[in-house]
Amino acid sequence: MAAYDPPCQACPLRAHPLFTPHDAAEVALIQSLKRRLVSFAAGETVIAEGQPDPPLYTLFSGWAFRYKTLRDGRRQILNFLLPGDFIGMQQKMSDVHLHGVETLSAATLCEFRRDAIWELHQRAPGLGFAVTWLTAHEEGLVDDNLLSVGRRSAAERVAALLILLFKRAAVLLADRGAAGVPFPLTQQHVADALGLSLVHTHRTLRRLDRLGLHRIDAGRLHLVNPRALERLADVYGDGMPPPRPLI
Amino acid sequence: MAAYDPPCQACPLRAHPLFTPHDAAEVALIQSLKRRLVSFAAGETVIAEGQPDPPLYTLFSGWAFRYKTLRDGRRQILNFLLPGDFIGMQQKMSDVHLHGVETLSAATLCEFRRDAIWELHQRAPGLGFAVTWLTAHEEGLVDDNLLSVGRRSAAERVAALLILLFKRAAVLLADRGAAGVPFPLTQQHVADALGLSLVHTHRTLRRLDRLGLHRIDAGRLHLVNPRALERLADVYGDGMPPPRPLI
DNA sequence: CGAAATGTTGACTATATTCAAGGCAAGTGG
DNA sequence: CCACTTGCCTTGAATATAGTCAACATTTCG
Repeated sequence: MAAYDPPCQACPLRAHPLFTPHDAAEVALIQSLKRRLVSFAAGETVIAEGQPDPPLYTLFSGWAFRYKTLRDGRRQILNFLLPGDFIGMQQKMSDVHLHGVETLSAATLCEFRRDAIWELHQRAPGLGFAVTWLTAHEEGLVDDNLLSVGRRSAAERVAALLILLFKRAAVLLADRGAAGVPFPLTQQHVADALGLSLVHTHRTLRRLDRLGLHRIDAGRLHLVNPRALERLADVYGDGMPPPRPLI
Repeated sequence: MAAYDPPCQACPLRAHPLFTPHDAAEVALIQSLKRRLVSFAAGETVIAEGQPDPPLYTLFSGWAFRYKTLRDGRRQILNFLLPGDFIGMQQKMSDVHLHGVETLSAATLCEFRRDAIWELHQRAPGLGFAVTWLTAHEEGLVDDNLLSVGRRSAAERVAALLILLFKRAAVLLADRGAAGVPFPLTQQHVADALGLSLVHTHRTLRRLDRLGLHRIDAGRLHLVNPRALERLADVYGDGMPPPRPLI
């Protein structure tokens, strides 16, 4: 399991245009706070719900999700995590419940010392700001999901989720999603993200499929009619997202 | 409208045990970034949905909420804002939709220069960290609300909301909520926060009231049977929340 | 190849929404 | 002071949306 583990200075993710460049001193600081690269198979628990004081991670490859459950097992997926996402902020500082993190696909994560947030703020204000940026950005994603779950119909929710995941995945790919994007979610994951039952999620997916709006096939998602999906979901795309920090 | 406007050094909120003390230099920095104190009546818009590059605020007195709407007017309340909450982070850095902020009661807010976040990070790492803390904490609140809206039944949602708002309001009061806490929400606000229709929200509130779980009366909320509410909502309280920063 | 996970479908039920109406309290203007 | 409006709360009846239950098919994987 000796995974490909480049130094931060040579991180291929960092070379991607989606991410803002950081100067050499900042990257060296990040490297110094990094403890190791950890690998997980699909469906493994990265952070258990309720785990006290878990480490911080940056997702390096693969997909994952954050979730919460009620005592009787009902599960809500809060948001999905793609390469470059910074994980574990919410855990550190909260009187409220904790969430879990689980992989959707095989995944590797850069694990950081638990005091990394403080060190970043203390020793590199630009990176402290980056942590704030990433945290606020993630809250924006949860906000959007809450709007879906609270106020969109089942079909609208599914459409909104497909569009958002497609966009997030597409910017990470060289071909911008021309041949579809990876889609490692089961229908159960979709249901748990949208606050729907498995059966109803299935029917809704089939309906949108039969209407020619999308296609999910061999673990890849294709938006056959993105305009119709956007109209249905009331989600309109702004093209390329602004570059974001990478810790 | 010459509101009571003490310097940050003498801020009565800052003296409250809910908030962590900051040293004199930090408080002076906060004061220097503060532009003015602004007052709003109940039901006014503080930040319009879609307003580009709005200012930052700390809520000084009164209640407010963040929300998003769909084009046809369906509204989702994302979370409620109480004194001490820091407002406006999500707006600054996002390719995704923007939210609005509206007051529930008469309210006063400390308005900050738009570059305050950067100045705080740059000139006082401890306050940069505080901004991150507050942002992550707020995301935790949205996470909880998403769990409710996605996976709790109507009665469970109402119970969870009443408990959470009661707790947040109670710690700010001298008597810890012994005589109830202010409750400036209409049933429409509750409905919009929980993703329910107004009518169903009303029926659910009446049911919990008739079962002797709570009472809302003259704009105040009393938890008549907090234990039963906690059991229903699957929310269990940890007593006093940890102290939090105040910008 | 067999087991387990995931996807699929129909029939039935429950939960929540919509529509429609009316009540009450607070504020406004004649 | 009294009509009148406005906003919020309240209720019943009809309807729609989504959930549950129960099978069975298909795919994946050891």
